[in-house]
Amino acid sequence: MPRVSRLQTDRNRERIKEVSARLFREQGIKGVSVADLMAAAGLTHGGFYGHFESKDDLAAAACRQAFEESIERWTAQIARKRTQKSALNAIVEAYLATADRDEAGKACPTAMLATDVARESNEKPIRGAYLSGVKTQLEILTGLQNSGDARRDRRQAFVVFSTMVGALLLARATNGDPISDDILDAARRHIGRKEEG
Amino acid sequence: MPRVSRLQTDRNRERIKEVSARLFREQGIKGVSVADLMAAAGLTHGGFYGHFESKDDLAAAACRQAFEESIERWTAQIARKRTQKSALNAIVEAYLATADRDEAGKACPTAMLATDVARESNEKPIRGAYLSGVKTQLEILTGLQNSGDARRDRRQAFVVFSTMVGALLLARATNGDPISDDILDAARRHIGRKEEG
DNA sequence: TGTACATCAGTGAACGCGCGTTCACTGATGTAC
DNA sequence: TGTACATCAGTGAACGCGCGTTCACTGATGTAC
Repeated sequence: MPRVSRLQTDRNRERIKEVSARLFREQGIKGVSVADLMAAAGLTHGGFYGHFESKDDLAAAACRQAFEESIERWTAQIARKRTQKSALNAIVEAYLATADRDEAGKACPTAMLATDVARESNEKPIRGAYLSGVKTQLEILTGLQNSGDARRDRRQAFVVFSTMVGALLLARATNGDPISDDILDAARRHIGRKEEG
Repeated sequence: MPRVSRLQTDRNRERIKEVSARLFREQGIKGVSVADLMAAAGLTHGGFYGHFESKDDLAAAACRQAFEESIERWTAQIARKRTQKSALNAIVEAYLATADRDEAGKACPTAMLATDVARESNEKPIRGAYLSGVKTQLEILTGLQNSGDARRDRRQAFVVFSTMVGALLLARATNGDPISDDILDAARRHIGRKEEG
């Protein structure tokens, strides 16, 4: 069965990145083995090193993949709305929907990978990929503020994003208890209200 | 050398819990082995199962230990202040100090263990320990709000805590880049300002 | 208070297992004519 | 367009290693007299 067409090879590599972007967010980098990932992509583990140098290398690629998907969704939501306010609201609503709490594999990589990345040493390639993704998201959120003062916009965006990330992670960690929904509700209400007033 | 006095046995168990509470927060539950933990407590790994049923059992005990330490610090800070506002400010300042970002082992377990707990199955004992700790912290923060409306106080506390947790985790994950400090600063300013206005 | 002995906290070797990574092999793909 | 062969993507067994957990053993502690 081996030796597959170049097109299929490329598809396989993309598939490995996609399943990794999902499974790393769900179970953590240490929570999924190379064999698990390859099996999820429909392959055997031996071929892994034909696509990536190491698991760390894949972790960085999967992180970039996750941010690409996530940021694409943000920009699509912004394109669909007429005002900054309504765009920010749409992003926040989707971010703090119970669906994202319950489907970690599709949720925001900034939140889902924050602790994994923080625990990796500074030399690991995932750190750069993560930092770059977070900065892009913060720039987008800053662009949706309109205080008239650029530095103030940036600070407001940082606070809004901190609240979003914190609420999503708290809701995930307390999932199964009613307080989990209460946390999401409180954050959604707070950010929404602020943007209207 | 074996067979140690009962007092020493109790001290050893406490020491295992303390180093675990620190190392689990720093490196994650999967990031530290039983042998690592026992060595950090000055013991060999074989004796572990005389103290705990399993690593999961220890994880729950270490989680309780971390919350005890953390909550004790909060109540001490509250006792030192005269007003709710100044008490909340003191807690937030300490929470978002760069020291806590750089010393994960001493920082808030709600933030440091959130992702680890979220990834554990619902049957694992750490989930109950974590939930109980978060709820206590949220009750304390609710008690420091004073809108006059109990439900509103609760929602405000949830939002403040989400912002604190999110900012600390984002700052940890971006540590090494100037944006890390900016995130902490923005959150500190925001919560401080709100409490004064 | 002192002696004789049962208890049991800690040791370190060992267990089966899964990890990240390597490698000889295979046979369909891609290429040269 | 058809044939001959070199390439190389994927396979699956194997590597050394560290994991969580078990267990026979040891000798100081705790207890009974």
